[in-house]
Amino acid sequence: MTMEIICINGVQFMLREYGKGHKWCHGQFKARGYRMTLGREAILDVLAQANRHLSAEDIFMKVYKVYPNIGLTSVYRTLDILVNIGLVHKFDFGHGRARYELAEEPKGRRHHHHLVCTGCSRVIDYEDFIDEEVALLKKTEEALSIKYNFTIMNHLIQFYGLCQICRNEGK
Amino acid sequence: MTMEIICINGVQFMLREYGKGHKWCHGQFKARGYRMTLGREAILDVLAQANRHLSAEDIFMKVYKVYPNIGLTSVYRTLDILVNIGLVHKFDFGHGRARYELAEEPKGRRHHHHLVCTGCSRVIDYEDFIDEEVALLKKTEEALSIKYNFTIMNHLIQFYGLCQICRNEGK
DNA sequence: ACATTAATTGATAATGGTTATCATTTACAG
DNA sequence: CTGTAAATGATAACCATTATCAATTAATGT
Ligand SMILES: [Mn+2]
Ligand SMILES: [Mn+2]
Ligand SMILES: [Zn+2]
Ligand SMILES: [Zn+2]
Repeated sequence: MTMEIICINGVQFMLREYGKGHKWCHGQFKARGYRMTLGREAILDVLAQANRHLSAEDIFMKVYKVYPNIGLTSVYRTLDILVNIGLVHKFDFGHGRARYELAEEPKGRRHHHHLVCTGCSRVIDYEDFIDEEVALLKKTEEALSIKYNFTIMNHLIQFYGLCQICRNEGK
Repeated sequence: MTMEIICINGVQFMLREYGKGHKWCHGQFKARGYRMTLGREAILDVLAQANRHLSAEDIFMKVYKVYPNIGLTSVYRTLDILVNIGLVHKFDFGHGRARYELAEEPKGRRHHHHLVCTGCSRVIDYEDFIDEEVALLKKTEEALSIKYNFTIMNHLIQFYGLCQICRNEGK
């Protein structure tokens, strides 16, 4: 429980297995005046390596394995910060809990939208927009901005339906 | 507390002040095998006359005024049914509680999307650019259906930003 | 009108994700 | 190394939504 052992082990382990590929996130984080801690670093690592949309508890459990000192509260707090900064996107897919995902980076993951299966709750990312989709989106945003005097910061676009598996099962 | 008085008063009052303009909803409701009760009728009335997006408690309070027997549980249950039937849309605007809105009817309200102000939580309906938007949406949906073998049933499109008032206040 | 019966109801308690508290620990500028 | 504000985690509280269940009621047939 002393920070020593876990800290030493944690740091060394992290420096090897983690702490890669999100220097940019670190920069953004500290640039905003936030302190970088082991917990926060681990959370960023988990998010960076996630291939699905994680809940706060998902993240907590993954972080716990490498950093047992972590508390669920800190996960929520860190996610809150990350969402406010814009480094992480928070989604509600109707599963009763929020899901988080690393936001697009300069030369990292691209912006995308979601297909949500109402049968099995799976979520599919898609970013292969038709060029037209982007064009109309921009056009719509501009028109709306003017008509409603509304400054659009971002958008949420989700399609609900049934994935192949669920459709075959007749759910 | 006896059903008599409230029932009689309620019915008469409702027949005058309410119970208009949503015969279609009633039909849909009963056609699905659900029974029409005073509470459910009052809920439909409140939804039909709402000019904003109501929470379950909003609805409860409005119904309570004309039908004090109503229970919050029944509001939730009825809304659940209405959402499942497709007569009502349930939204999460990030306010911590679900918001409900009567769905589009054959010759009633039109389908629309939302502008959500992150400053004051106001929500603006817009259906202006829907035609063009819908055309491309359909196109996008078709492309996605094929590529991901995903049957799209409906979509959620929201734009987040700042309304005029909040922008001026520098929130 | 009346009896029958399954649907519906509302009071109440429980659930569960998220937040607030607060004493303790820690990152980091000086 | 020190001082100090930021960050943490254990814990309790919050609060929207659900589950439970006995009582009521709408609808159907007589
Ligand atoms: Mn995604
Ligand atoms: Mn609306
Ligand atoms: Zn599915
Ligand atoms: Zn506003």
